[in-house]
Amino acid sequence: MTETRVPIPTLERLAIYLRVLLDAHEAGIQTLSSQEVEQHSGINAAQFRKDLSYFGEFGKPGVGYSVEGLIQCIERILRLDAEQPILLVGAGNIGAALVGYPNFQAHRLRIAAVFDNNFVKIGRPFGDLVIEDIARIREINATIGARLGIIAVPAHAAQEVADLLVEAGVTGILNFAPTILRVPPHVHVRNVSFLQELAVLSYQAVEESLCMNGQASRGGKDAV
Amino acid sequence: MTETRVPIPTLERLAIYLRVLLDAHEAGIQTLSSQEVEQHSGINAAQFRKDLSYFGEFGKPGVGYSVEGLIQCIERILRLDAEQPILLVGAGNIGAALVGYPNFQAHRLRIAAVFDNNFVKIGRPFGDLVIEDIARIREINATIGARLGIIAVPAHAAQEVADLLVEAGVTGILNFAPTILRVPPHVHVRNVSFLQELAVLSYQAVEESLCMNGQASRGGKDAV
DNA sequence: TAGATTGTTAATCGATTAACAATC
DNA sequence: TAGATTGTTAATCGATTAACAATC
Repeated sequence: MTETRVPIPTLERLAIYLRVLLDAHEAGIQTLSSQEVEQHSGINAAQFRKDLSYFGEFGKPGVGYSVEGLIQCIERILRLDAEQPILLVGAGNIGAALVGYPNFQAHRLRIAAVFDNNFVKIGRPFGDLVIEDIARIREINATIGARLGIIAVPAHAAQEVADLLVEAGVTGILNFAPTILRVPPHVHVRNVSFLQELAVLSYQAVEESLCMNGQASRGGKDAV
Repeated sequence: MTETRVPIPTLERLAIYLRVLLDAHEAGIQTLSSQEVEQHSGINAAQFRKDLSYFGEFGKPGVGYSVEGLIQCIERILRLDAEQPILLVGAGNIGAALVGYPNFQAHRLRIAAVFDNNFVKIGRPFGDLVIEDIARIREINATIGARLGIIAVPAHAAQEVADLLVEAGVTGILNFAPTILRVPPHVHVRNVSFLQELAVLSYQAVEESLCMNGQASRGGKDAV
């Protein structure tokens, strides 16, 4: 173990396991085997065990995993065991959906401040918060100390916002704008692109109707 | 080539290339080499060429790729060359963000109908549309013929909605609800989970502050 | 104890990247 | 023609899965 970097797919699955475990907990289940986790998550039992092995030993041979115990362990791994403040930039439709998202609370993720550059919006209420001037982000985060930020602004403003977030001390950015952000190496970015998701589905869904009866487009020099 | 299944990462990158190409087109650039695409996308030039090779030959050795030509080819591959209708289920915050999303139009993705089960909402306007009764989804899609659907309802209702979408003829589902959907094998699902994204960033961002000075949690039997 | 299930190693699988002959 | 860049093959890399000794 010692010096292995944890694969990103492992981290992504950890969040899935957590959801399965929380559901099981809700249902009053005390113990789960890796096999049972596979049934509920669709993720291979060996994969599940391997994923956990990056962080330690959490199960009992012959018995399985304590649901409650493992929930706590995964929450600790993902730093969801303490309140995690988040800066949201962009008080538009997506921003509104995020501050109104009920599931964050259960995971101790809290949008601690909302920023915009539109002076018509600044000062207005937004969910439980008041929209702040983006110019004050550094100053405000000196108090909050958030390490996570969300970019929910139009593409043309996204890079500038990313720079401001980094300056304010953020090291993890969730980016909803369709742009590739340039950030320093210590900053992590994850992109959410509705367009990309739908584009992939568009290919797959139509592919399906065609029943893969041949080539997807054939291309050839004619195309260029 | 002939019988290779296209890897999903390839499809995801295709959408990224398309964005880079559209930006280049906007900027009046006529031709791009794979090396230049790497500069703009961060994706390895060989990867780019390999990805395209699943679909045909689109470049000229010694020259590169026609921006306009390749845009058309990728749009055709992803079925974004003709208007693609989409059914949206759930007229809440996320639904509102989606119908108001300005970038769909540019990709010929069109939310063609919105559904909800809340009789207070049914009949009300929602963007350019009117909220329809979810009970009528099959009937309404008989006219629209959409193959793509979006689930933007609470987790407890998501599976039921998925069943209805499938029944209505949808073969690609974008799921915003934090649940694992069970669908027939011919139906493709992609999940968007804000929680998952933030959980991964939460780990990475804090990991970063700790500078990976040791083990992530050590675990051990004590934990279970 | 016998049965079950873990954590981990080794084998498999698939995706990424480097290298290069073909070609504009 | 010489220089540049493609499409593709082969090498590398990393992630997934099967198998099994250790152990509750």
